[in-house]
Amino acid sequence: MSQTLLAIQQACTAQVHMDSPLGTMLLARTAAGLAGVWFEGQQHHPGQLSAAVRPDDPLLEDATQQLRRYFNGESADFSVPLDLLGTPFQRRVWHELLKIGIGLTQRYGDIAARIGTPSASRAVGAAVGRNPISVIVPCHRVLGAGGALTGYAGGLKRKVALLELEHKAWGEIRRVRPVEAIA
Amino acid sequence: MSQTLLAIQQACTAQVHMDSPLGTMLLARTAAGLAGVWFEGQQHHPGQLSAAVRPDDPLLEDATQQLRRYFNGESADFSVPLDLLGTPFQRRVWHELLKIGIGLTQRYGDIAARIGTPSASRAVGAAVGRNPISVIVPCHRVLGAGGALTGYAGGLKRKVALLELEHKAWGEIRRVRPVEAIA
DNA sequence: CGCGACATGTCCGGAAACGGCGAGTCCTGC
DNA sequence: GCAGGACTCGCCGTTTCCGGACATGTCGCG
Repeated sequence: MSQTLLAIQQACTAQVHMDSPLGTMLLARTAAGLAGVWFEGQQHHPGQLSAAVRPDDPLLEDATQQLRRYFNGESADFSVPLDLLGTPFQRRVWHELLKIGIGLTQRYGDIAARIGTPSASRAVGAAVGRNPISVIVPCHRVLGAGGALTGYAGGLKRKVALLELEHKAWGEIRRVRPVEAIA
Repeated sequence: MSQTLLAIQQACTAQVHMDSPLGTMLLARTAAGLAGVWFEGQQHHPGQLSAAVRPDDPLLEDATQQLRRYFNGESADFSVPLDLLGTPFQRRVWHELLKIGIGLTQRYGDIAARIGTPSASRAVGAAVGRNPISVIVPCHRVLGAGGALTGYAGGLKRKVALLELEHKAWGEIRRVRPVEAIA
């Protein structure tokens, strides 16, 4: 069991399942906020949580509701407090993901540059792959330098589906202006 | 940082300090129960906990009170729920320690036999040494086969002091009947 | 272009080391 | 004789260490 997954297992206080067009999802929270959203059967799934099943938890209820609206193409605003459990490096990466707007994509290398370690693009890939909060932390919006999909913990099919959904519902997918153009 | 210490650090929700004749002690609890009692400066001390300092926590208050009465020789009854965080093997060892009555001692090898792994006395030594709940889980009552003190995370001086205290307050120290005499 | 080399943080598996032991041997010193 | 110390060796769960593998991208070299 990976270090970060273990931490999540121990810290979570409540969990909930929900159905989505891409399969059943598991949501879990800690005292501080939403800590995980996983597709059933995806990589790095925490497995069985010992946390109590609480469909009435307000935070989890909000998250579920917002995910439903997202999948319906109604709204991509997620306003739930997040508790990103991971190493400092992973947290920097995941925070950076949150800045990628809806319908935009970015390259692994750009993220590496933005968090101050331009040569760590490969490490970024590893961190992105372990994002515990699927969909809300939009790791599906990261592509390879050549535009290749390269991978998704929930399977490439889901990655494509999410991007297509965002395309159809919120318009053209365009790439975030690369770092060098900003600086 | 060792695996189990890390788990304790993360799981603890409240901590408290208390003075004792053998030095300052740190007490910490999880949601489930008392998780740690350490002497300042002892081996395997968890260091700085992020848990909140809560002198008003009922469970920690009880534990402090009971420890005080123990050090005064008034009572060695500890009735606080414990949350023993460790590997399965360690938990078996620690649970076994709890069965050693006040004023009794036992050998490492006996404990190994009692938990079903007669040849693991050395591993038992390692586990005893990492007992997170000093005094209450009486790891100080374990001696070598020859009666040697052999070691104590808080220093041999404290081990001697605890045994002497129990001797003076509750009578002659005798060894638990060895396994072979029971079976 | 195509290919190889390298940089980077983290996880994973296997291998080796490390103890709060204990039993057995051998060798002292009385 | 015999008690007791020093030394050796097997025991076993845990920790530590090391070598690859990755959801990559850039650079240099033919």
